[in-house]
Amino acid sequence: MQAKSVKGPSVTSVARRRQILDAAVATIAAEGLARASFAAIADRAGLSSVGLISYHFAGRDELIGQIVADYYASITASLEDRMAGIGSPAAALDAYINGVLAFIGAHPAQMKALTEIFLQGAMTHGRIEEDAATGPVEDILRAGQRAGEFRLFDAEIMAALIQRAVDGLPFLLASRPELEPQSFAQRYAAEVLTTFRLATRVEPGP
Amino acid sequence: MQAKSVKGPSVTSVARRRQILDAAVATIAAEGLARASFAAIADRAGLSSVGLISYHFAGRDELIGQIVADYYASITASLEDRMAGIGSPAAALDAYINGVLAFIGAHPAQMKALTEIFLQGAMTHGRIEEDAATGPVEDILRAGQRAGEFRLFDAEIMAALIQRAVDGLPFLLASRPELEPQSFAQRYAAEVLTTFRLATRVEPGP
Amino acid sequence: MQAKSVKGPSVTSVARRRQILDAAVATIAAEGLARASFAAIADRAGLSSVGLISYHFAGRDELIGQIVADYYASITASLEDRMAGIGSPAAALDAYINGVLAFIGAHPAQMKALTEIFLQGAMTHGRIEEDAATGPVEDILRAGQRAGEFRLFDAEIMAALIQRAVDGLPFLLASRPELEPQSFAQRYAAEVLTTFRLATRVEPGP
Amino acid sequence: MQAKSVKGPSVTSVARRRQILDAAVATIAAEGLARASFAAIADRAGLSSVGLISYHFAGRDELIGQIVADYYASITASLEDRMAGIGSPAAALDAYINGVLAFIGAHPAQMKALTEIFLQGAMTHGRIEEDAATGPVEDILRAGQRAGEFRLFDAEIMAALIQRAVDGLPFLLASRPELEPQSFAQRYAAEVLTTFRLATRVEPGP
DNA sequence: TATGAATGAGCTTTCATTCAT
DNA sequence: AATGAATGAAAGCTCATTCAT
Repeated sequence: MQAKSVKGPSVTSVARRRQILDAAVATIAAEGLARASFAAIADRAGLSSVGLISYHFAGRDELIGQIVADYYASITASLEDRMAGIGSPAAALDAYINGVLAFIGAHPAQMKALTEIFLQGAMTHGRIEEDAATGPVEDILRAGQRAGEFRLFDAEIMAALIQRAVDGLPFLLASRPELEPQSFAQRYAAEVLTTFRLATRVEPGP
Repeated sequence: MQAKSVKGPSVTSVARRRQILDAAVATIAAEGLARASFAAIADRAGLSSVGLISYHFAGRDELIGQIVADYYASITASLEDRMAGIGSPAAALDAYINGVLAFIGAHPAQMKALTEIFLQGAMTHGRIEEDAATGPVEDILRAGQRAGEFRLFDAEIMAALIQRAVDGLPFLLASRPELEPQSFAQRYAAEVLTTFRLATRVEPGP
Repeated sequence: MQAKSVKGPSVTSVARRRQILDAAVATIAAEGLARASFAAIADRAGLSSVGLISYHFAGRDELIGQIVADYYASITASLEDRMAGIGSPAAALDAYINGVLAFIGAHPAQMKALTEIFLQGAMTHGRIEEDAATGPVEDILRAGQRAGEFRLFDAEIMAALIQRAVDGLPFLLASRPELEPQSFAQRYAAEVLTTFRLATRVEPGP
Repeated sequence: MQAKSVKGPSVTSVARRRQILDAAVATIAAEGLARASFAAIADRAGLSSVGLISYHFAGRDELIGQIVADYYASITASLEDRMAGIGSPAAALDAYINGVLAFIGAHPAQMKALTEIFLQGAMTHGRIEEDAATGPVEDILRAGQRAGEFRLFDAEIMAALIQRAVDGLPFLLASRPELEPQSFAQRYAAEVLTTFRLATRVEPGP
């Protein structure tokens, strides 16, 4: 059996798509989604023609969708490492919050781009993607409630609150360019951790 | 004293601007900021010409800016009523959260539109507006810390978390059209209240 | 017989037209013909509505045409005074050149406006107006040739050259804002006079 | 040495720009600068879209500017041939006048377009271009004065008069469509030559 | 007469896509 | 695969004019 007989996208094509996606992320992060026209992206990527983007992507939607997919792939991979072998839901929630915020602190541009995309998309089309984001958190929360570690809040809403808190970091970073992303992410993570520990844990006995 | 001698905008003009603003809010809420062109707004408002919008507003920026200004005016008026005569910072925070969420539940379309505008602006231009939004909350939090009602968290970050939580309602509503806004807003408010009570209050003694 | 029974334009209307015409001249002189929209003219005139211009003038063409007509009326009146009682064509030509250039030096804004209008109109529509301008000069030249005072050049072309020379003053003034119009007009007039004296007079005998 | 390695604009692009420029000149000459919209130019050029003009020119200013630049390049080349090897200022002035008028007679449409552009620009913006036009003439005149060939007129004003005389040909041609440009240009040139010979030469002795 | 709101055609520019090479 | 030229739709804005009051 020869794996080679099934031809996928060529190496060149993959590299070109990567180059375009990186330029798109940088453009969206720097100038906003609305101003990230194919022309602006091609400029930043040093492409000779905007047609090249149309050639490699079926349209704007595919390009944007791929950025989102890349993000999920990256953060999932990052989280999988951090959350491997964690038993208790309480610890899992801590690891999740720390993991996401560390990732965001490490990839501020990607996050700025993604937040723009995500919000616009969520608002415009009522996307399902949000479930993809809040789903894992909700699972952790419900598990914690079953295990008696968490109090009996509305898991869906609490998941949304946690996700909103976590996703809020890029905005603070965006509105405070003078801050150093990495270290501010740590301070931010500490506050979020404490906040949601206090908000989710069962009341300590007397 | 002749109040009449100073002429303000005419009744007709005010009504037309109102009509255009309402159509703009509805269009942004329904189709997203990016697709809310003058043509789309004029269509929804039943205007004969896009030029009419240009006639009443200096440009897209003024139109959008007026939507934001209207929102701030409305929510400020609404909050002033609710927060009048409240003494303790803890009660003030509760009133603020309840007030904003009640307002959002009552004006979901306006909020969807505003959130799109605000986020895009915040991301793209690093606006000062965010301070206008988080400022009051931060003040309440610091007052509570001085009064010993709140523990010693980072007030700026906590204010951002609260604001993010509160502003998140429109997104949940947007992604769940099957929910009844008013009543879901109440459930959401209850969870947010509890969450941030737990997160901000000083630890209960033994 | 009552002159009053035939109603002409009202006093108010005449004054309003005058006001609009003056503002139009000032606007054209200051911003150029292309930028002298009704809105710009109404602004300068302090009018409440651009519609007022449409009300008093059948259209842009009538407004512009009236500016031209006013100019011809003014300069004709001015020249009639200066040229009254002049016998010889040579003296008449001198008086004409001096008269026009004095008028231009005294009304630089009106001339700038008019030159813009005239040239654009002449180029675009091949207007007859030019004949109205060169006609009198041509008449003087032919009379001078008949009287033996002028040599036998092509009167039509020479008239055009004189007219071009005379009309050139506003351009020099426009390109040299640092010059004082009145006094430069005198220096300019002196050169033009000498130039066309030399160019038109019969050769002096030995 | 590889001349090929430095890529300039493509053949196609140059040809398309040429086509657009020619259509623009024709449109301006026929309908006036104000009515020479991109739509009108595209129509005349048989283009499928006005966007094509925007694609090849950065904007209206670049398009107009290129027409002016083309004219200067053309007439400079034409004059260089005619004035090569001419020694005396008097002969140089004759060659200049003859050269410019011959050029104008040969390219009446280009000149009509250019005069519109130039005058509008000169009036509106007080351009420096005029110096570019009168500069060479002024140099010739001063040289002639130093050489004792010309009398002591104001060289700047005389240069302006000569330039105005020369530039006046297109207007006469425009107002007299029945004339044959080439031959009328010759008659006109003869009169201008004589006029400024008489106006500039030192007085013949007794 | 005067006002200011309304109208629709026009403007240049930008956009994503398509196409021939 | 890549290029750059071409396409036509859409954008926001300005314009002169019309109209009801």
